[in-house]
Amino acid sequence: MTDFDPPSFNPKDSEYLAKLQDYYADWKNIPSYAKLCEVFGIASKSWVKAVLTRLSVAGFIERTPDGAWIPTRSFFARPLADSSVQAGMPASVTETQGDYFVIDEMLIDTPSETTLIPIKGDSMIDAGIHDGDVAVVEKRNLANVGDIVIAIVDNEFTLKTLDKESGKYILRPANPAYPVIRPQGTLEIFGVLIGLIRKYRK
Amino acid sequence: MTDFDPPSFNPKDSEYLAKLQDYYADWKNIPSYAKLCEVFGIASKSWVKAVLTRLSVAGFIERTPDGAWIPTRSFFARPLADSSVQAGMPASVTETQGDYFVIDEMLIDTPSETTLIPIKGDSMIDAGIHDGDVAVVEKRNLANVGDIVIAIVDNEFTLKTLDKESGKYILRPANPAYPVIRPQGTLEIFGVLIGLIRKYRK
DNA sequence: TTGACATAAGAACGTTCGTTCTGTAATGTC
DNA sequence: GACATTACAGAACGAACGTTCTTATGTCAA
Repeated sequence: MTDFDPPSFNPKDSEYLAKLQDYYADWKNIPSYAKLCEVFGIASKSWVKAVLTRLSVAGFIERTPDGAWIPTRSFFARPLADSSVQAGMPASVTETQGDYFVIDEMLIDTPSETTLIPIKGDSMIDAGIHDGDVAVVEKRNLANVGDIVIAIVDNEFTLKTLDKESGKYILRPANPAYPVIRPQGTLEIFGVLIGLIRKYRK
Repeated sequence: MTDFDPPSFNPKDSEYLAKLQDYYADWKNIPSYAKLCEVFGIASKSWVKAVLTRLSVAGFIERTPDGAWIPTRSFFARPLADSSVQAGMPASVTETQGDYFVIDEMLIDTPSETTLIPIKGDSMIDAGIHDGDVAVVEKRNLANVGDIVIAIVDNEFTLKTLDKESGKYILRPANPAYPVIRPQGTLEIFGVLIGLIRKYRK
């Protein structure tokens, strides 16, 4: 037989995929077949290989020229629940609908121009930006009025809304307790806020 | 001799590190010693091992309990040498992660149990959660008072703070314009909010 | 109740891997 | 010019690895 059926991806395999994803989140590599027996709760290496082959056909992993298994982009995709799934939601069961997203790709367009900056203080709290949040900033020195920018004032980063007042640029906080910053001379813009990340403590 | 000098990180090693980083960027794994001979341009496996040992002492890589080499955080660190960096820059920015899945890794511990849910409405606006934000939710039905949870009320997802009132669980919005939800019967919890993502339109 | 199929278990085997040990050439040092 | 040090090369070896093949078990349909 020169041709054969490509093994298909079945529900059981998504269980194995889940275990592999969790393992990878911990250790950042795909271990040997022997170790994967443990991870999957399986006793035979040959079956592990069959599973991995199916996962690769499904596009979640692939092999290097040396034969090492590595994750693909879709390995890191997370389900984005469709907002219209409310009706008849079967509780904790799998949500079949909706798209998959890679969070980093969602937020970052140009990795080389993007940086993450932790936010200190509550000067932008009315914009929903809290102390401890992480700003996703695209580095460039051009911004529009209304953009939230990272500016450099007195050799310090500050996150404020860019505005214009009688022809001059000003930095407006989103908290009445803070003053508007009216820089004399030029205003140096480090970057523009393009995203926000918040992590709730466990 | 029971004790010995820990091998030190020398300039030559940063060359090896660079090559390893390049290889990793391509293949997302650290290959065998034999392959690393090629990568490093070295002919002996024993020397490769010596190099890797030094890199791990320097904190760029480490080993799993199984002995597999994996990169650490600082493996991905990227100097922010170019552009407009100035003295007095907060230390946090001098270390920007590379083009890997940084944010994903930050927010997600258990990929298989994590799902993304877009947020509608402003019922949690005082908690800095806005309409259009994306909630990172870990699916489980146990939560503590004070957690922000995704609950299922009337067949709809709702995001509220879990609280207790005279012995019964209630769902508290973070917006005075919305009522506290006092479910009759049991309260069904879909998951717990562990992170938040916001994307500002370009 | 038979057969087909999916889901594994398990043995066998040649290859590759990591480790250790020894050897060697170049370089610095006194 | 003797000698230690550094920076590798290379061989040896047992353990681990990936692959293939054969066998067993459970499920479902005919």
